[in-house]
Parts: sequence; C-alpha cells; structure tokens
Amino acid sequence: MKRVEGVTEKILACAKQEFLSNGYENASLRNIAKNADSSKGAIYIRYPDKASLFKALVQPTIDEFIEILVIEQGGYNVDDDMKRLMSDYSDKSFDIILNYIYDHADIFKLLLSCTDSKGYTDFMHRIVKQDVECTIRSIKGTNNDAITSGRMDEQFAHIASHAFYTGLFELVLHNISKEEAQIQLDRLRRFFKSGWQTILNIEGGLF
Amino acid sequence: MKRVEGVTEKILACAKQEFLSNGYENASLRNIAKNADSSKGAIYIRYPDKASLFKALVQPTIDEFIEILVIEQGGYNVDDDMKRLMSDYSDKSFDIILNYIYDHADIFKLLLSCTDSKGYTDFMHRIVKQDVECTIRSIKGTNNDAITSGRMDEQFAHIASHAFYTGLFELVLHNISKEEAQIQLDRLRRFFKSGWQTILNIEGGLF
Amino acid sequence: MKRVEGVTEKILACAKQEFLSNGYENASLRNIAKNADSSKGAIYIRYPDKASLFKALVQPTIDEFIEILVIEQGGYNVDDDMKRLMSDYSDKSFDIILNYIYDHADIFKLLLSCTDSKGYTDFMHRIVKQDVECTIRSIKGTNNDAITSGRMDEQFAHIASHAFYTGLFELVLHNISKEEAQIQLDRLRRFFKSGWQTILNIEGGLF
Amino acid sequence: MKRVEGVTEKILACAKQEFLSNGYENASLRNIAKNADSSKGAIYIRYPDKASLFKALVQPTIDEFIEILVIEQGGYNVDDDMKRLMSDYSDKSFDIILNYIYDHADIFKLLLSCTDSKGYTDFMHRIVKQDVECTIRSIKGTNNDAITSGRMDEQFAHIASHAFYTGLFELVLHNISKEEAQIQLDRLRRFFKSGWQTILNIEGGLF
DNA sequence: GATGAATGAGCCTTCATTCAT
DNA sequence: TATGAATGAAGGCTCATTCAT
Repeated sequence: MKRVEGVTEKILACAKQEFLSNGYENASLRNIAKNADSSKGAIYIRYPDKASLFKALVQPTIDEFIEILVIEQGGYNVDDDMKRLMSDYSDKSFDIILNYIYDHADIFKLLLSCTDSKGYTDFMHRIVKQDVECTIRSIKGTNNDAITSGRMDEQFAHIASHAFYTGLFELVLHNISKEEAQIQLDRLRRFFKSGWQTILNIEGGLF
Repeated sequence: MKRVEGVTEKILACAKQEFLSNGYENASLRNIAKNADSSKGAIYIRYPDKASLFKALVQPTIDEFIEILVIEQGGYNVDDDMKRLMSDYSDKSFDIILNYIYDHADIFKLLLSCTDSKGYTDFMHRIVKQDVECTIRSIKGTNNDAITSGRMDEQFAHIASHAFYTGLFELVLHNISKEEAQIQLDRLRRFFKSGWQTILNIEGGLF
Repeated sequence: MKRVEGVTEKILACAKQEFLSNGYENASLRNIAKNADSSKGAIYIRYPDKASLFKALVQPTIDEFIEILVIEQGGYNVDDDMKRLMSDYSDKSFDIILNYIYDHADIFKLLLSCTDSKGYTDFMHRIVKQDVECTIRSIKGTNNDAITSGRMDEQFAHIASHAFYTGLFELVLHNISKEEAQIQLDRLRRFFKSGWQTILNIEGGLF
Repeated sequence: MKRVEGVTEKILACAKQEFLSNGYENASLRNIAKNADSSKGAIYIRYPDKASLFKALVQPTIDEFIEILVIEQGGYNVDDDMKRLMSDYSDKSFDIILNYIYDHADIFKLLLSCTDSKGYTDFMHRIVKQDVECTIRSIKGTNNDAITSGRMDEQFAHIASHAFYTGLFELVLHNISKEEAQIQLDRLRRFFKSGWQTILNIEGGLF
C-alpha cells in the first residue's frame, strides 16, 4: 500500500491541535489518530514514540529560528559588533524575526506552553546561548570594559537576553496582531537598548 | 484513628518533592503517600484531588508574595508614584522581595517549572497585573504623557513587567546563590530603570 | 477497603487456568481479571507484573519439591550412599515424591508446559543439579571407580538424571492415574537402577 | 518485480535467528523482514502466517529425522527384532542419527526450546511413537513375555523412549561437542540397554 | 480519621495481517 | 512479485479516585 498523500500532514495537524489543547502529557495518541481519521499504527509508522511526534512538530522550527538568529545577528566586523552591542540589529532583521515567529505562531505556542518545562527550557536556552555568545563577543570586540570592570558578566547577559525573548514571544502567545506586535517590539527594543547602554556605560549622547 | 500530628506536613513535604522531581502530570499520589508513610486516603481527606494538593503547596506563597509586592510597591502618594515610575522602589523593598523568594525557593521552582503552563501563566499574570496597575497609576499620578502620547500602553507595561519578573525568578531557578542574586538583581534594576526612563521620556539628567 | 477474602485465591485460580490454556505469553491479564470477577488493578496490587504472578503460582511448589527431594535423598552415611548409588531410595521416598507431584499436578503441568523454555529449563536444572550432586557424592563415598576410570562423568549423571525426571513428570503430564503411575514409576526405577549398575560396573549378582 | 534469488533463503535464515533469540511468541515478523533486507509482504507471499514460517523452518528436518529413524531401526526380520529389543541398533545407525542431529543443530534447538510446548510435544510424540511401535513389534516378534506377563506395557515403552530421546537431544541443546556427544551417547545406550534387559527379563549372560 | 483494596478508564506501544500500488 | 502503509485488536501497566472497614 502506498503511503497516502496527506496522512502525515493530517496527523501532524491533529497532533498540533491535541498538544495545544491538552498539553504534552495529557495529549492522547488515540485522539490524534481518531481526529486524523487514521490509526494509532499510522502514527507509529512515522514516529517511534510520542516524544518523537512532538519533536517532529517543533524541531524544524526551532532549528530554523536559531539559524535565522545567527544570520541576522550576523556579520562579524567591528561595526556590527558596535551595533549589536546596542541591540541595534537593523529593523529589517527584527522584521524577519517577527515575521518568522508569526508565520509559525502555532509552533511557538507549542514550544512555549505545551511542553514540560524541560522542553521550554532547552529551547530558550539555545536561543539565549546564541544571543549571549554574540553579546559577549561584541563586548570584547569593542573593548568595552563592562565585563572587566565587573559592571556585568555572562550570567547577567543571560538574564537580560532571556527577559528580552520572553517579551518577544509573549506577543504571539497573547494573540496580539502582527501590526500591534511590531509596535510593541519597537518599544521593547528601545527599552532594552537603553538598558544595555546603562550597563555598558555608553553615553546616551553617542546616539 | 486520631489525626496524627504532622501527617499533613509530611504529605505536603513529600508532595513538594514528588512534584519537583517528576512534574505535575507525572507526579504520583501513590508515591507521595508512600514516601510520607501515609496513605492515599489520608491525602484525600485533606485535599479533594491532585490539583488541590498542588494548590495547597503553592497558593499561600503566591498570595503572600503578591501581598508583599503590594506593600512594597506601596504607599499611594505622589512621591511614591514618581519613584515607582522609575522602578525605583527602595533597595530595602527588593531585599525583602528577594529574601522572600529565596526563603520559598522550592515553591517558586514548583510554580515556575512543575506546572502545566496554565498554572505558571496564572501566577505570572497576577504578579504582572499588580505591577502594571501600579505602573499605570503612577504614570497617571505624575501626569506623564507616555500613554496619552502613544509612546506606550498597558500592553507594553505588561510585557516589560513580565520580562522583569522572568529575570528575577530566573535567579532562584538557576540556583544562583543569594549573594550573587543580589548583584544580578541590582544590575537588572538599573537595566530596567534605564529602559523605563527611555519609554517614559524622562531625561537621564534628572538623576 | 479491606482486602476481600478469597480474591487472591480467585485470581490465582483463574491465572492458573489461563496460563494452562494459553501458555505464558498468550495468557491475558485482562482475561484473568475478568474470569476472577475482579479487575486488572486488583492483580497489580498483589503482583508487580505478569511474571511475578506466574512465579507466585509456581515458585512455592518448586521450592517445596526440591526440599522434599533433598530430604528423601537424604541421610549422609555410607549405607545411604550405597543405596542411593543404586537409585534405591526407599519405596516410601518415591511414594512421597509421587504423591507430592500428584497433589500439585496443575503446578507441574504449568511448569512443564506453560513456560517459555527458560522457566522449564531452570526448574529442571535445579532438580537435576540436586540429584547429580547427590549421585556424585555417593560415588565418591563408596569409592566406586566409575568416574576415576572414565566410565562416566558429571555430565553423564546430568543426562541420566534429566532423563529420569522427564519420565517421572510425564506421568502427571499425560494424565495417567496415580495408581497406574505407581506401577510405571516402579518399572522406571528398576529400569534406571539397572542402567546405573551397568555404568557403575556393579555385578548384578550383588542384588 | 522478479523473485530475487535467495530471498526465501535469507528470510528463513533470519527467521531462524529471530525465533532462536526470542522464542516463537516474541519473534517479530517485522524484525525478520528487516534483517533479511526484505519486507513483511515478501514473507506473506511465501508463507500464509507466522506459524507456517516456523513450520517451514522445522518440518523438513522433523520429517527427515523420522525417516532416518525408520530406516535405521529398520529391516523387518526376526534377527533385527532381537537386536532392536536390546536397543542394539548398530553403532553405525547411531552415528548417522547423531550426525544428522548435529548437522541440523539449529533446527533441533528451535524444536526443543523455541516452541510453545505443543510444538515440542508433537515432535517428540512422533519420534517416540515410531520408536515405541518398533519396540512393541519386536517384543511380539520375539515372543518375549514382558507385555503378556504384565512386566511392562506400551505406556512404559513410551516413557522409556521419551526419556532416551530427551537424553539424546540434550547433547545438542547443551552445546556439547560432537566428540564428547559420541562418548555420552555410548554411555546412554549402554545405560538404556541394561534397563531394557531388566524389563524384558533377558539374562545378561546372553550377551 | 485512616487505610489501602478495588476499580476501570486510559495510557503508550507492538503485532500479525491485509492490500493498494 | 514486492513493498510497506494501514489497521485495530490486544498487550501490559499506571493512575486518580472511591469507599468499606
């Protein structure tokens, strides 16, 4: 029997719905199969277990999102370092990032609200790690003394970064429209930029 | 049989441990009863169901924490409003808050990592709501034009507040020592203070 | 709720029946519970898993049977050694053994036909091991040269012993009446006694 | 697609391995197909179900073995009867039998340890039946009075025969080397010959 | 109040078998 | 002939909750 077109898609769609409605633990493969007009066996042909099904839903988006982050935080010359230090990635970068999040809204909801905390933690950790590495690199690249002087450290970069992404993701989670989200994100960026200036001891006058 | 002294306490202690170790869904009342040298029935005498047991563990701390927040964000005169607007609650206030969190570290971990997202969301929502109300009131109290001018709105206050508390709670969650936590919290407060100044359009020179 | 009298007994009885009818692998705990007018949970209160249920049915009889064997093969003086060497345990001993087997006929059937081969093998191994040890000890005790001369070895004792018990257990397995079984066992004992005389090189004239 | 050379062989080889490793019930057709680099369908083209696949593995050897037994227990004249009565098939016969067993060791292991007891029982029953028929015929052919006098009966012949073959097959099962097996089989034959002499009341002096 | 046996729904998973391609 | 997706029954097992004692 050939694999019927669309069964996988249907399963994934119903799985997404089930996870979203009931959370990971309370999601039932029975329900997913039934809602997909399919069978439990059909799920197991595709995914070896429940965890893998969830991962299949979520992993590609995680990976792609991180990749986008890497690209947009991007180039590695001193000018960029300076900008990055100010959280001054271009508007275009944040447009791309926000668009990506909204294009994959369901998946981000899954990640942020349907996993045991470990899944969420891991996801956030990867993002923040990437962000922090970039921040630290920029600080060193611009010879800023924030770290050497003890005004901050990697731990703090982690905390601030986590706080920022929490705010960013909250936009989708709360079903804020994309237009509104752009406004709030602008505010949030200005808010955090200002915070970083203070910590990094950069005169506001520079801007 | 007489109600033995301390059974409730033992149940709660073991429940806390079980929830912490396995998460809410995977926690087993069987285990809790066994570890408490008690019985499932003994749990049901005290709490009508699993959810109530969890709530019993967590609710008092939630309520008390909110109460502390209310008190420390405090008095309702214009001077305070101004300070609050700058996120300039006194150091003493934050000492109290941080101490409370660290004194109830387990419970905060429970709240932040052992619940389905709904429990976490509700908890955070209450805190943020309280904080936002206070912020908005202060803005209005000081006739700041941030809202009327469209520089921000309640939604943004929510986002920023959520981001702040995320950072604050992360300290306990990551098992950072209290001394270290005080340092990071200082940084975080300066960071956010600066953010608010920008949003509220208050000249840095004022400080 | 107090444990109701007889539930365990009913479960065990129905389990015995189910294992006997379908073999270990194909026995269904669902069926057992249903036939016992009980529930799956009731089984799991008593036995942690399917294997333990089977073991509960079978282990006491195994242990007791081995014990009887030890006792009846018994005393440890030279006279006994000589007799044992001739497989000449008293008629009384074999009466006891045969009676025990017939009194626990179901269990022996379970052991001999309802287990994966490992269970059967282990059971037979214990019996044979005990028998062989006894045989070897007797040979050495009487200074018989069967082993030293290379006429036999422990391996052979194992083979012969296994063959004997195979014959013995076949009686119950084939639903031979106890009276008939006594006759066949007499024959089997004479048969094996003669075999041992030959191997041990003892003149028939001695008897 | 053309039937690829050797697929059947590969399937049988992998099936043998799977049954040997996991027992009949726990063997998985999925695994067999996978290990054979083939498909479940390919198995079902050749064998209508799991049982038939097992039978295909085992039946030819069973049949051939019985046939060899028939041939070696052999000719039907009075002289042979006498010999047979003494379990005195020639050494050559037993060489052939033992060789056959060792040449098909895997299959005998399959038969003796990987089947539900029914398969084993049926196999053993056929062998023993053939053997018993031969024994009885010989007794009658030589006018021996063992049966008529009540010293034995067909049932006993069955028991003794079963015991013998149990010993014989134990050699392969326990992975005894063929050389060692020949030695043990010699002993076993002498052991059983002596047993039969006693039962049949034949003077040792006759030999 | 305390116990823990009883329940049965429900879980995830595996399987032999079927059959469209 | 060959494939492997599809099926759905059945498996062992766990659980929160109830309730007789």
